[in-house]
Amino acid sequence: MSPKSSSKRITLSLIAKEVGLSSAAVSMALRGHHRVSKATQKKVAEVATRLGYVYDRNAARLRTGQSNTIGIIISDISNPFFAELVAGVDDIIDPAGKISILINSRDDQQRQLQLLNRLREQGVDGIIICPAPGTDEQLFAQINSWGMPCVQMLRRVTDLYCDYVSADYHQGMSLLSEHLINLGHRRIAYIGSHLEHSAAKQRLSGFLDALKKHDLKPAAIECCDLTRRASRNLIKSLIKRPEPPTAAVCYSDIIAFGVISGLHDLGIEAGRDFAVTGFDNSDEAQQAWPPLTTAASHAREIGKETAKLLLRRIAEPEAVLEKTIIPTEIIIRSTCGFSLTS
Amino acid sequence: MSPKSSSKRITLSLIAKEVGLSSAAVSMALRGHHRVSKATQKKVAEVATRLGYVYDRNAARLRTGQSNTIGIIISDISNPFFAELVAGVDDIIDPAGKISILINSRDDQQRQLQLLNRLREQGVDGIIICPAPGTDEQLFAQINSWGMPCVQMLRRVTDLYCDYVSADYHQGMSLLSEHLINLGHRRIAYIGSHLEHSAAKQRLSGFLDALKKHDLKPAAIECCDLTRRASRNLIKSLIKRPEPPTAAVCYSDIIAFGVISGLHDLGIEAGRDFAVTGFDNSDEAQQAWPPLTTAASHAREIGKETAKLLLRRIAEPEAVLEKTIIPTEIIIRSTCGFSLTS
DNA sequence: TTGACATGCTTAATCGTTTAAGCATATGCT
DNA sequence: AGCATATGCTTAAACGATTAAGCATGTCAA
Repeated sequence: MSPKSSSKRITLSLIAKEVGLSSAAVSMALRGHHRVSKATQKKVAEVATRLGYVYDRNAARLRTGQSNTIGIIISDISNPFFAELVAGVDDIIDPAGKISILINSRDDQQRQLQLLNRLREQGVDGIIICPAPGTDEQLFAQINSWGMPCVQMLRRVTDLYCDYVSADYHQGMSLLSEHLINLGHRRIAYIGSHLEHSAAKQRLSGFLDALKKHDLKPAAIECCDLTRRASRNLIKSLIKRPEPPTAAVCYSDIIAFGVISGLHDLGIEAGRDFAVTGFDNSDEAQQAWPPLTTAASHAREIGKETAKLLLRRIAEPEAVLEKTIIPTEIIIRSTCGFSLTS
Repeated sequence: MSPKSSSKRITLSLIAKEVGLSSAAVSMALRGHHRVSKATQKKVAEVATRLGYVYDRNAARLRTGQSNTIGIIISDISNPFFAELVAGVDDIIDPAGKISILINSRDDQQRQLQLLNRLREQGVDGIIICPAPGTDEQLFAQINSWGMPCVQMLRRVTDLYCDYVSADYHQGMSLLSEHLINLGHRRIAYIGSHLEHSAAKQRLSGFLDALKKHDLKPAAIECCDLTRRASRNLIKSLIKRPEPPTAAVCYSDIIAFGVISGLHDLGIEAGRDFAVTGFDNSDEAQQAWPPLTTAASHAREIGKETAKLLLRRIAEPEAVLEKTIIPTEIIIRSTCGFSLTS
């Protein structure tokens, strides 16, 4: 099929032999070095494509130390939110000529460490990491000591050793809680995850701070797995309590959907009999019925900012540490669309 | 922080100098070559960790030709279905000591070709590709001529040049359509994507074949973008026609959810007044209200099988071409939960 | 004792690229 | 003419690992 089917790899020296130059000249010609004549450049380019030359990035990296590759460690690729983040990272690094190696830590610290080493062996130029729960500052001190550029995404473990990009979870949750309070709700429950990482803590504190501001106490603070099934069951038990809540602030859209399902099972309709808020503004939140009141956390934007920060750190390893917090905005739809006081 | 913070990379020769051996001996020692004494192996290992040695895979690859890296080209990382696929691939290649480079083709053929070359430059051991719409057989002939192991995933372009793994879309759609027919439906619409790739064609033909078997004609065959919004609008115009359909077979769960929303807007309830089926059995399908009748396409399983096939082809490049079709199974929930004839 | 073979290493080449240093030749300037 | 500088290349040495070939020893059998 191909013009040259000899299984040997075409190298610079082969081209050099063909054109009658040194391999160094060919290397410079292909990269458009100004000390190589235009005529030679053209000739070399022609021969290169004729022979089917393929640039060997690894050989180049060995010499230059630049791999044009970055590593991304996240907890779960199959989570659409993370997928969107990764897409955002890609938006930035792709035009920069880099590609990403994406790995799943499965939120397991030991695996996370293995993967980190694997990436180091691979020679990536930098790493974006969403740290597994329980990760401590020492890990970042270590990464630092390796001289490996690194950015924390979504979950903050250290302020000392590593840049950080995230959504403003505290603000988003505050705004949503205030919204409910303004609608007249006084018994508001929080349904979230265990406080495994900063992203979880920030959400809860956003909720609590908003309540405190209005001298309210939470009707409940409940934790469950981040699945529809779990929250669907959870809400049912909450409703059966004496003095049940009239509203629920949920950790994520997914949790909110579970809650809405659970309420539905009990004949309670979200937005009519009970108020529910989500978090993330997933595609589903916009189109589902009833449309979900939630906070947009702009995953793609977070991915982009993280990538930008990483590129900066790769370029200037000694730059001052930066923290980028992407504001959230609440989006009011139907799931708390009634006022208790009116 | 680290014991050695000198920015120089620790190499085999450095260790060799420290232990008083040749770098060749160190290399063999670290890999447990049988011609190196256990005592030496232990000593070398100790010194290596003491100095903070990091294996350089790229240098090794340059010599051996094996990068232990594979490339995955998909159309959209942010699509949860693809994310799940990738997770499946990971399940298999990770224990095999390989890692994946994941790239977004954005369903753009030109970009796809660029990325393919980028992966070749990167020196990946093999490629998994979900071909962009319009990709033709020539591309795979070319990949073949490069000697690059490759597997097509989900979308079949060639039977001649490349292994193939997919779900049995035809069967799934057939079963769903038959289900509707058995419930007494006679005016069934198909709502799908444009016939850009085999996965789309197979679904439609599954639908058509089931109808033909019962001497029925489709009430409509409509194409729209694969978004909730698009199908939500589409169904409204369909319903307004004279002799509107009583059921809709949808390309995916996402499309089905849009249809259900659109029906809801018109006061029509899926599962009571109209039948709807989805495809994929996404997490949402299980928990949404009403629970969606759909076909499970087992994304994770497809990912796993694809990875296995790729590993096989890397090991035996000349092995006979293989085609793995993962059966689908239909899952009957509530969205067509009534019989017209009863 | 001798040959055969195993053991435990070393030497040196190699993978494909980049780059510092050097070397002619040409060109411009005074 | 004489000097400086630009142009267009070459040479040779890296980068860090692997591996074929070779070379001392040691051991065992006959």
